Amino acid sequence: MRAKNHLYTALQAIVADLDLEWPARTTIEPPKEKKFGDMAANIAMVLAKPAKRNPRELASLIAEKLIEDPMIDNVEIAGPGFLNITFSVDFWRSTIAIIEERGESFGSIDQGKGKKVQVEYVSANPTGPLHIGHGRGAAVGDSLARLLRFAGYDVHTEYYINDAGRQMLILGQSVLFRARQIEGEDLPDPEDFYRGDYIKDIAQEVLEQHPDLLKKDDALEVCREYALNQILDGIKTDLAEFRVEHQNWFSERSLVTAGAVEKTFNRLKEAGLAFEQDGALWFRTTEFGDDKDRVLRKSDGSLTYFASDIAYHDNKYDRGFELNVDIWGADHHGYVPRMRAAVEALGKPKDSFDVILIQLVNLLRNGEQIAMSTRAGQFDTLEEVVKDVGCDAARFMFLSRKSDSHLDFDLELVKQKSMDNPVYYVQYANARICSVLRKAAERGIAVPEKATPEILSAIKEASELDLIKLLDQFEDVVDSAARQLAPHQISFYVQELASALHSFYANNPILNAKDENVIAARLCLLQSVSKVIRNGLNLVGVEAPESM
RNA sequence: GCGCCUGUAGCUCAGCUGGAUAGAGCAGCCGCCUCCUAAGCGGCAGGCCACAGGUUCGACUCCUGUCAGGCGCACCA
Repeated sequence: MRAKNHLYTALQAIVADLDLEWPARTTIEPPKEKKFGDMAANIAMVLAKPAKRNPRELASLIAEKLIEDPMIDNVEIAGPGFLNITFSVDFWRSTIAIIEERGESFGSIDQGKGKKVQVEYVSANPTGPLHIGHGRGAAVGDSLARLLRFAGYDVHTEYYINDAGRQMLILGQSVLFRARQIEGEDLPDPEDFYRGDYIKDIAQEVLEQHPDLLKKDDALEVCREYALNQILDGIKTDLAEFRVEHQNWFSERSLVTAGAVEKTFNRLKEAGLAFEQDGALWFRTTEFGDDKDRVLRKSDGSLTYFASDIAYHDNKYDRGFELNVDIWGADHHGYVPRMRAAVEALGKPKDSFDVILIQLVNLLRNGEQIAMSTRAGQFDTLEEVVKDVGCDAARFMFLSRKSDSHLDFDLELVKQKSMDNPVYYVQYANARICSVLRKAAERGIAVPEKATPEILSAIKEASELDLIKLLDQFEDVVDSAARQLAPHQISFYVQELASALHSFYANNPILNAKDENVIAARLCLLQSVSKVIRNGLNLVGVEAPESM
């Protein structure tokens, strides 16, 4: 980032000097090949047309000025007019001192400028334990929240509890039904009930607490409330085990009782966007590009899920969130256009609402698919999976793929402590560094307190500089990942860095180096690498053990 | 029928708002531990970026169409 920023400022000054406008399509990025230098800029090419000049000619003009910069060692013009820039060794050396100084906060940026963002995720109906699909959403949501915080946003996380609808009723009925069976009533299994073992457990517990349950008038309500609380507690525990935390748990019921839904209806009516027809209340979402209008209040007087969802989002805006990110299962994608329509109807900017769709997780064991269905009661719960493969491995797996692609989650593969499993590869890189530091202490080799310019002056080899250049890119990755709401980019970066470290480690002696100045400098370098790996892993919520 | 997502090496996937010779891991083959952790490193091989057009200095990336897979199209949640 520092290299990129440095070039940006330098180039902007030069362009202004030439009396030209800064072209929006300028890119400054590390080139694929080392022979093209540390950074490549396409500025001369994108500037050529508006300036009505030959790109290579412009390039040499810019190069002449750029080379005067003391931080820049070399500028070359290549191909159709690329500027290939090489920074001085001193410029790179100082990166280590910067990382050391910034520590935990190295990599954090001010992209968000304190913008208030809400990330709402998981929000699974509290009708049963979380399964692995929820786990993916949980990992992505949690990591996204960490990432956005790191990128300078004021992030609030929330779980929306659908505790008001029909599903809750069915849940209560399911528990009551099991309770009756336990009490000896001979009943056939109904079709659309929840029938997992957890329902029986809950029924058993309710009966223990209320021996006279079946005689109560409010037996159904008792069952429903008890089940809701039990299941919600279970969900909270499972999430905590998965290192996922929501700052706020928002109840749908609280919305309904507070009259928020009616308030939202009125807003829509006033805007002429809600109308009565066939005894139902409709929302004219077609005004905003939806393919049909949607019902808010059914003709039987009950509310649709959509209605309370609009009210919920209205409420988010009332709480001052400038950006609302929802993380949904991809099977809800048809719901996105109408929700966008609702946001627009409420008079909020289009880009203040975003949805990340999480594609299906295919749970496999040794390549064979395991079926999942909450209703049928045969599923692998998140709890089981986390216990089985470990939190780190599970999280890293979920975050090693962009969220809109399908994910094969093979329990055996994720469990393997081998090269098939990138999470260990990354953790091992850090553990190796820690090991070297331990070894240094054993051998009585002093690890420098501070990476001073004198110590760093021993850094001169390409292998060392390459590592540093990669460290400098961490902030760029954070920037890009946050902008695109794509935490998986962090996983990939951290793997790349681990790979560079392993390679460096294998090919360069550290404690065994001949020169003690080199040893000191390399120890500083390794500490920086370790710091960046840890900061990166922290963003995906994976631990960095000191030994493995 | 309409809409959304996906299609990149044998397998699992990256590829940032279009940039130089398309990358990684695994699997395969060949090497590397008297030395800081071999959960590692180096090398070889592997590609019509689903297909066909278009846009431009330049396309895996953008547009159109076709094909294939997944998902969704309720006064369900």
